[in-house]
Amino acid sequence: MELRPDDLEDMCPVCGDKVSGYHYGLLTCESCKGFFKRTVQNNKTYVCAEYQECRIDKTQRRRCPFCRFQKCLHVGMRLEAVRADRMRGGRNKFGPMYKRDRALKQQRKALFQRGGVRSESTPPLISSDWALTEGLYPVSILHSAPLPTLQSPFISLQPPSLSPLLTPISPAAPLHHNNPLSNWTLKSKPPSTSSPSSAAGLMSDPLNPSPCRYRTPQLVLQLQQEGPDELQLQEKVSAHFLKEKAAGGEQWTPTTFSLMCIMADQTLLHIVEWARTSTFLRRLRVSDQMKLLQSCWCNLLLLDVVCRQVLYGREGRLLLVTGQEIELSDISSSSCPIMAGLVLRGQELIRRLLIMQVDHAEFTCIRFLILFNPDVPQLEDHQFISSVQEQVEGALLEYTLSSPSHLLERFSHLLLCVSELRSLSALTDDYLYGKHLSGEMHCNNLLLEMLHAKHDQD
DNA sequence: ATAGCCTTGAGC
DNA sequence: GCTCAAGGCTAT
Repeated sequence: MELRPDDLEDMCPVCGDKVSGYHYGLLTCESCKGFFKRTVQNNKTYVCAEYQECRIDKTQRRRCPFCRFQKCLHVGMRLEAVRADRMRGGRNKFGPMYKRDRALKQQRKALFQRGGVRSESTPPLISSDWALTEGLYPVSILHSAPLPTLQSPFISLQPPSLSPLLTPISPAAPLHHNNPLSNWTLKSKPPSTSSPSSAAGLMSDPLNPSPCRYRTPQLVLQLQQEGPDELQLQEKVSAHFLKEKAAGGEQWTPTTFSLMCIMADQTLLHIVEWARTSTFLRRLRVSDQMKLLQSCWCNLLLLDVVCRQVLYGREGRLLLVTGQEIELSDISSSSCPIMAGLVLRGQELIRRLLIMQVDHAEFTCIRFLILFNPDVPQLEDHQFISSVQEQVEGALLEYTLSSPSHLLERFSHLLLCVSELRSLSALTDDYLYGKHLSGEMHCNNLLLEMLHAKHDQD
């Protein structure tokens, strides 16, 4: 029996109590709001007397502040919404997000009232017919950005380039620095991460908690904090499409392929931005940053797609970065054998990851394992890159072993999935380059630059 | 320390 | 001027 959305919406995702409004990033009850505020403002450190997996509900929430705070973080409460200067009143940067979230909930409610839950009847999104998929399923602010209807001519993009993106490099920050968590959790026991849907700012389902992991290594937690921010990405891409639409007229009918390219390109920009600001990559000189990114961009792009499907997607559909969905069968049937093969293998990979219930923390580690690839030729700071690889691998191993099943196999299965991803990425790369050579990618963008960087070396 | 209620103030 | 999410206050 599935819950209606509104049943969940007026329940605090931390303890299940009555929601009193948006607090620190999402709808919570008054008590969890206060608890979160006290904890962050006073740099509190808690210790769990049990196994860091205490159940948090309305009656027991006082019993273990450690687990309660972990849950606050897991469901997506934002540390940065607690003001350092304690200024009262006014609004913060989450305002627009709250507004959109409200609008989406309103929309969903209306759908339910009409009895028109369209989970089985979402029209296929093909070619220029990009319907507004208002009935999108995920119970999440992640998918709340308004979706543009695209009919606009494809105006030429500013050609973004990798090197200017990387050059304004900030001074190398020592590890465990600039992290809102680092001041005060280092002393406490390593907190846990559980639901795959939580760490990215999603609402967790308090009635149906996902499998609980615990003893999340500090490093993993820190990497998770660094993003990339899905919500921001979705907003960015949606805004980009709106801009395109506004700039153009009614004549342009983009193909599905060109729309995908734009999405890939925008996602790539976001990935580069994420990498650029990550504590680890910042410590490298720009030349190494470029080598790493040029070697793995396609892996990261695919990982982004795969991760989205595993954490939030639905079977048989491709959940796009904008929150829209495409029937996979539509892609397969309308594309060449290479693409259809890629889709099949991708589906199989996603199926495996779904069965394993790979969560956000693990995807985060994988992202870093892919980025910090010591096998990239001619790295200047090879030693540091190797050490990051080792540290992250160690943290991932520790994390997988701390899961209730604590199977060593899980770790090796994950690594197998990574190598499958790499192989898929190589095929995708070739496929795209072929498309480019045959003149089918008529946009000048980061995607193209990355394609060139790789193939010009070969 | 908790949690319900109160005050504040930027942005609409 | 109103809204509503911040921080503050205080009985428990």
